[in-house]
Amino acid sequence: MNIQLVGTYMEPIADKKKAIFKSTMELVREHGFHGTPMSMVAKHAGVAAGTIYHYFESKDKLICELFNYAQQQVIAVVEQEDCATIPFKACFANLWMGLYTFYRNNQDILRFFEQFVNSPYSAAMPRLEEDKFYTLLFAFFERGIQEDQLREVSPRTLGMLTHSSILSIAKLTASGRLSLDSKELEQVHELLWSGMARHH
Amino acid sequence: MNIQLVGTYMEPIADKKKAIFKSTMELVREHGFHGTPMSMVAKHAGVAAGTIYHYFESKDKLICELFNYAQQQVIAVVEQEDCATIPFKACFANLWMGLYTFYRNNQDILRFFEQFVNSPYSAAMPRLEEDKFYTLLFAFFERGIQEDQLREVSPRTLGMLTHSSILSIAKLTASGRLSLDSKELEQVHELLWSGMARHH
Amino acid sequence: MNIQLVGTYMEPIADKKKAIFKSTMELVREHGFHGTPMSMVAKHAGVAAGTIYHYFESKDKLICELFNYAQQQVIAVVEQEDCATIPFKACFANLWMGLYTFYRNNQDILRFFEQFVNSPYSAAMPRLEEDKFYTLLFAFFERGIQEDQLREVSPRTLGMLTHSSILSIAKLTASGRLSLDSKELEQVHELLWSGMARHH
Amino acid sequence: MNIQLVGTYMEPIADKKKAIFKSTMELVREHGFHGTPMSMVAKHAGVAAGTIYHYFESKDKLICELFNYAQQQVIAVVEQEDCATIPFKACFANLWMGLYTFYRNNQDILRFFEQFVNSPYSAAMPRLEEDKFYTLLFAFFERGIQEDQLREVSPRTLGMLTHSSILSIAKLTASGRLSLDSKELEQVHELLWSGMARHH
DNA sequence: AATGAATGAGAATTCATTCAT
DNA sequence: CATGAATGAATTCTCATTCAT
Repeated sequence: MNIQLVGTYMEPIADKKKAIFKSTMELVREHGFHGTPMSMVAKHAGVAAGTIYHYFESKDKLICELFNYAQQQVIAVVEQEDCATIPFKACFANLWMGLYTFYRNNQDILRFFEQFVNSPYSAAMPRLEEDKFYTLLFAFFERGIQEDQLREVSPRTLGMLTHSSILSIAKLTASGRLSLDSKELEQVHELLWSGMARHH
Repeated sequence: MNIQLVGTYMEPIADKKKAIFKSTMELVREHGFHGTPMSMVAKHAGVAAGTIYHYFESKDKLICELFNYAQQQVIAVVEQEDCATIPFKACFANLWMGLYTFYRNNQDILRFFEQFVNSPYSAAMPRLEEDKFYTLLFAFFERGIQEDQLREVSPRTLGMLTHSSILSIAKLTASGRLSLDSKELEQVHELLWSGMARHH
Repeated sequence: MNIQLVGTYMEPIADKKKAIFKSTMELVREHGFHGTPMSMVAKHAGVAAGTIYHYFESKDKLICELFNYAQQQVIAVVEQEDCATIPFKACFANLWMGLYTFYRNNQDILRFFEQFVNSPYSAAMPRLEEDKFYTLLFAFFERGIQEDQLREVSPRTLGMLTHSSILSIAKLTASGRLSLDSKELEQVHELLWSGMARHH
Repeated sequence: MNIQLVGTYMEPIADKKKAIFKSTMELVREHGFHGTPMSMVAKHAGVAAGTIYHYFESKDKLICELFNYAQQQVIAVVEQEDCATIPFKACFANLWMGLYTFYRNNQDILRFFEQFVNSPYSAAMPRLEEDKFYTLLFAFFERGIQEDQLREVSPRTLGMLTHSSILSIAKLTASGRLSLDSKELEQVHELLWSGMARHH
C-alpha cells in the first residue's frame, strides 16, 4: 500500500509527500531554509519541482507542515511515558532520557526545530498555550508540584529549564564536542532533579 | 568625534559601520537573514547599498562580523564580574543575573544569536575551544569544581546548562508568556545552583 | 439524450464538451485567457483535466473552437432576419436590434469575442473574406447599396461601422455606465441609418 | 540630456524606462500580454531583466503604466484641437481625422489599447467618469448638444459611437483589408456627422 | 568615500500536457 | 472514456554585488 500512518491520527501520507518531508528535513538541517531551494528538495526527493506543489501550497507551508509533522514525533515520545504507575522522579528521569535520546538520534529534527523556532516562520505557529507539546510538558510539571514532588516554581519555568537542558546537552554531545556515557547523562538529569525537587 | 570604542580592542568604528550593524541586527531579528536584503539594511541605515560594501566584503561577512561585534558585548558582561573577591556562589548568581539581564534588555542580540548559531553561518565560526565566550564560561565552572564548590560534572556540561537556562528564561519572559519578579528569578538560578553545587 | 444540436450543422455535442465550452467562456470573460488555466476550466466544468484533452487537442484549439462555436450563434442571429419580405430599412433596424439584444444578453460572448479578436489567437482565424459572419454582414450592405437604399460607401465600411456601433453600445449599457430605454436605442440605430441612407 | 518630456506634465522619463515602454508596446502588440515575457521585453529593450523592476513594481504595473503613458498621447491629440475658433462641425471633422490619423499611424497603441481594455487589467483602471480621455470626449459632445448642433442623444452615446467608428475604421484600413483615400475617409465621418447632427 | 542604477544568476511558482490506472 | 498525479519548461520576480560617476 502506498500509505503510512503518522502520529495517532491514522492519516495516510503518500510516499512522495513523505519523501519530500524527509528530503526537506535533511537539506534544511545542512543548508538552512534559504540554502535549500525547492529544486534541491525536488531532486533529492526524486520528484519533479511541480510535484511538491501538489502536496504543499508553498515553500512556507511545506516548512510549517514539516514542523508539525516532526512535532508529532516529539509529542509521541512524551506521551509514551506512562507516568501513572511509576514514581514521579522516575518519570522525570524517563522523560528527560526519552527526549534526549530522541533528539540525539534525530539530529535532523533537532537542528530543524532550532532553526524553525528562531526564524520568522515560527510567527505563523500556535502560541505556547495552544502548542500540544508544551501543554503536555507544562502539565507534567504542574502535576509534580501538586503531588508535592517539586518546588513551587512556575511549571512553565520548570518545563523550559528541563527542555532547554535536554536540547543543549543533545546538541553538545551530537556535535562531538563532548562525550557523555550513560552514567554521566544520569548525572545531568539528576542534577536538574535535585535542583527542582522539593526537599522534605 | 566620529569614532567609538568597542570591547577592549580600542577599535574605532565609523558611524556608518555602526549604523549598518544596528540596522542589520534589528532587521534580522524581525525578518531573519533571508528576509533582510542588503537594500533593506542600506535604507534602514540611511546609506547607499554600495556603501555597505566599503565596510564589509559581503553579506556573509557582515553577518559574521556582526556576530563577533555582539559577542564582544556578551563577553564584556562575563568579564565585568570580578569573581576573585566574592564567594563563588555569589559570583555564579551575579553571572546568571548579569547575562539574563543583558539578554533581557537586548532582545535583538538574543534573537540574532539564536538565529546565527542554528544557521549555516555558524559553520564558519570558531570552534567551541576557540570561542572566547565559552572559554571564559567553561573556565568559570572549571574553577568552581577545583574550588570544590561544584559537583564533578564536566565544566562544559555545567556551562551549557547554565547558559541554556539563561537563554530560555530570557526568551520566555521577553515573549511576555511568563512574568517573573526578582524573587522568582533568584529562585531560578538558586534552583540551578542547588543542582550543581557540591553538598558538603 | 446526451446530445444537442448546434447551429445548423446538426453536430451532436457531448454534454461534457458543452460544459467545457460554457466554463471556458465564463472564466475567460472574467479572468482572461491567461488567467484561466486548464485546471480551472476542468474544475469549473466538473471534469478531470485530462478529459478536456479528449475533446480538444490543446488549449489553443479549445479557445479557437469556442470562438467558432460562439460565432455560430451570432451568425444564427443574422440569418434569422428574413430581409427578403420587409423593407430594407426595417431589416437594418431588425439586424441592429437583433445583434444588440444578443450581445446585451450574452455578455460572456461579447467579452470573449473582444478578447479573442485582439489576441494573437485571432491570427489563426480565417481572414475577413472567409469569415461567414462578415461575409453575411457585408453582403447585406452590398444589397442595400444595389437596391439604392444606402450611400455609395464601401460595404465593408458600412458593415464595420454598424457592427462597432452595436458592440460599443452593448458594452456601454451592459457595464451599467449608461442606461438606454427602447426609444433611445431606436434613436441610436436610426441615427446610424440616417447617416448611411441615400437621401432621395 | 537623458530626459524627455511627456504629455504636458514635463515629467522627465529616463531613457531606459522609455525603451522599456517602447519594447513592451511593440511586443505586446505582436504577441499579446501572455506571449510577452519580461525576459523578452528586457532583451528587446537592451536592459537586464532586473532593471525593469527598478522602474516598475511588477509586470502588471508596467502594463498599466504603459496604458496611461499611451493614453496621454491620445489625450494630447484631443486637446490640440482648438475648437473654440472654428465651427463645431469642422471641429468634429478635425477630431475624427485627428484621432483616426493618430491610431492609423500608431498601430502599436491601437492594438495595445484594444487588448488592454478587454483584459482583466482594465479592471484596475479608472472608471469612465474619471478617465480624462472620455471626459474630454463626452464634454465635446455635450457642448455640441448645448450649441444646438447635435441631436439630443446622450453625449456618452455619441462619444462611444464616434470613437468606436474611428477605431474600427483604423483597424480595417491598417489591416490592409480596405483602402480608403482621403475623400472616402471624409465620407465616413461626414456620414456619422449627418446621422448625429440636428437638422434645422 | 559614497552613491544607486544596473546587472544577471537563481529562486519560487505556474500550468499545459501526458499517461498509468 | 475518464481520471488526476506527475512532469518540467517557462515565467515572474529577487537580491547580492558591481562600477561609473
